[in-house]
Amino acid sequence: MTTQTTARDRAKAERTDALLAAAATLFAERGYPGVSLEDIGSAVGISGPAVYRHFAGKQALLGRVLLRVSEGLVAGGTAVAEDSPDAEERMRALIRFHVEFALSEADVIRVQDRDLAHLSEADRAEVRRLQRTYIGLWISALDALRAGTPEEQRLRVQACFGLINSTPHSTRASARAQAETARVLAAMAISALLADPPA
Amino acid sequence: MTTQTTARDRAKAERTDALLAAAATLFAERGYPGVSLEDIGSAVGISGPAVYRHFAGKQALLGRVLLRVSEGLVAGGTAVAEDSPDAEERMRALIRFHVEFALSEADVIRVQDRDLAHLSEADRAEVRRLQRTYIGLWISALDALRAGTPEEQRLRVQACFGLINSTPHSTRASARAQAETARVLAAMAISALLADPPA
DNA sequence: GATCTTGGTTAGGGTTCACTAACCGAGTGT
DNA sequence: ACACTCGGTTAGTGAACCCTAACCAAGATC
Repeated sequence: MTTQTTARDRAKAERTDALLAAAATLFAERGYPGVSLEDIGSAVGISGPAVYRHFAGKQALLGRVLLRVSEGLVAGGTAVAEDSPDAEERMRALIRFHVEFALSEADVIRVQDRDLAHLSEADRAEVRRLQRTYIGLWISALDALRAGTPEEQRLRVQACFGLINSTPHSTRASARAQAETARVLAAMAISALLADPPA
Repeated sequence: MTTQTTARDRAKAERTDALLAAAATLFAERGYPGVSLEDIGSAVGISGPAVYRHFAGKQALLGRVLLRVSEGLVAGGTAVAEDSPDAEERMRALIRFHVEFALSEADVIRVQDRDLAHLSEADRAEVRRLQRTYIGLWISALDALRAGTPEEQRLRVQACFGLINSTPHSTRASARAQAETARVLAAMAISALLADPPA
């Protein structure tokens, strides 16, 4: 059954995507409560209440933004991890994947660890579940490279996320410099993850 | 001239401090726009508009919170750096200082990289100036340990801040575990800062 | 002890904002 | 052609919130 798509359907899908992108950018810049529906609508050329033709409300919009990024991380991370049988290469591949993600989707990354609290109860639970899954991928990979208590492995992985996710806070680098930035961050990340425990 | 302090003065100073502390906590939890003056006032037992007896307004409160933390970092970092003539020890001392700061003042750290945009123009400029000064301390220390372009050194330092500042995002560790957390973070930080550049 | 200062109170003004209501005109299906 | 769907519009409602106004009582000053 090929889904019948009319011109209207396509136009609506495009607009919905545009709204999601605009919302992500605006949320990243000013934070969820600092953005009005009028702002989001006018960013894509429609005005205020028209957003309700696409989303149930402001909170639902935030939910779609954050669920999409969480699902993307889990899907991408899982694929990357499955493609790499070698333990160290798997860890490095996860790092490269996350660095790439953080550099290309800096605004969504920023929203995720800034406005999680403004999600609905249900969405927040789901996002957290996905985040746990994603962290689990990293912890598994790290367990294959060094021993440590679960708490320490988790601490290391989360600190590593902080390291990589710091790029949204830095000034946006030029496209040319991004490749170099990615390599430096990846080198720092693997080094930090495997750093000798203090004597 | 010993400043004459009456009972009223002392009570006011205490209340002002309490307001700053409550505001920092609330801002950290819900973000600047998500907190009302009524929330802040009632957190210290007074109600809404009474806050104006202590601060010119909501934005001024945020300003005091962020200026205080920025000044604290610069003062502490400068003192620590001056106390350590040896290059590597100076770097490690800065790391220990910042880790300690991040663990003990997690909420303020969180506000600083979350609600900077909500400051007044003047306060934001001053906070940024202080932040540049603080980063400069780190870059100087790093320059003494490894060579690199200014851009790369800055990138490394900011990624290192992201690593250390990730702790507010993690679940609060028990007091007993904090010492161990601090040691792991410090080990990760120095390792990341000095990580071999990618081949 | 009278006067002034000051940190608190409640009431209210003005604005912003999420969301609803009512309507409209173009695309869709028969 | 014609009824219908639907994504858009503007107007409006109710709530939240920053801040001001007016007042009050206790502490400070003389």
